[in-house]
Amino acid sequence: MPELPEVEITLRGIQPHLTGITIREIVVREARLREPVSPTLADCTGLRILGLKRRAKYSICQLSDHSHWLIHLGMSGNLRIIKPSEPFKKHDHLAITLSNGLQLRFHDPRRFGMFSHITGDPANHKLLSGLGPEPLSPEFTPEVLTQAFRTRNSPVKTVIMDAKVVVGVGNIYASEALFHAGIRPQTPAAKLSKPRIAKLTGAIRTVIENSISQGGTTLRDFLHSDGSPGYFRQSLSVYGRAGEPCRVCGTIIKQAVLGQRSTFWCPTCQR
DNA sequence: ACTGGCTCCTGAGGGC
DNA sequence: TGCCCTCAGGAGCCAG
Repeated sequence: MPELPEVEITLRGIQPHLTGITIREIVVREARLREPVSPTLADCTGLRILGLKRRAKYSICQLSDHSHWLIHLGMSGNLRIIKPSEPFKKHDHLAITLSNGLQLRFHDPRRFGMFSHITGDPANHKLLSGLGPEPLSPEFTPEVLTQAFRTRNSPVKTVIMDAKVVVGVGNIYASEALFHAGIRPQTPAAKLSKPRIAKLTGAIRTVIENSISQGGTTLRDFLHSDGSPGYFRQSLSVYGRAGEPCRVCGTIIKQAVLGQRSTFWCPTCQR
């Protein structure tokens, strides 16, 4: 499921039900995630949830004893708010019952996700400390991207998917942003001119903003915390459209593998 | 410092 | 109906 827009939508959906609420019970049904669910997670019973924020595709949940949950949805994870009486579905790995009578469920068939209990400042955590700028922040500028591209001869698509360069650009939105910038995914990053990098900076921001405003992209299993789908899929210009005509010029959309990931582009609109 | 390849895991879909 | 193969929205880690 999740790219940055999907994580953001999920967070906005669950936030009102969690903030200021006390944790009554934590059930771990399957601890084998990307890294094992922290044994100390159970100790969080009785703590209050102070707030939630996002960094890259990580959700960070701040607890009343100044520890945090570091949550990642991986490739197939979701978080939903439900009534505790709802039967467990296959791959419902965590159930966190709250003082407001609701329950947070973590569901993740492929188990590439993560649900860790950490102490200390999350910003200094190993997985967060080396990350690049948020694509929607003022820190994400053409200058930053130009600097990052200078030494990179890899295809620009794989470079914008590198979280050290900019966070939150996953496989769908990498192809989409390059289409909107008119740049072929195979182009070595270091070869791009300043104006083209500036265009790409704007395209990345716009694609992610638009996806958030349309509720994210539902491909297979992304649903909102209330179970409804996202509508960005119908706005996709190239992703998943190999063999279909470009919506702008009618040229057949091409597909190739770049850095082990499927990549889509229009040979006419993108040079 | 950069690059490409590998890895974790389950499920869906296509071909036969 | 079943079996086998390929592919999937992430991303850390490793060797070269």
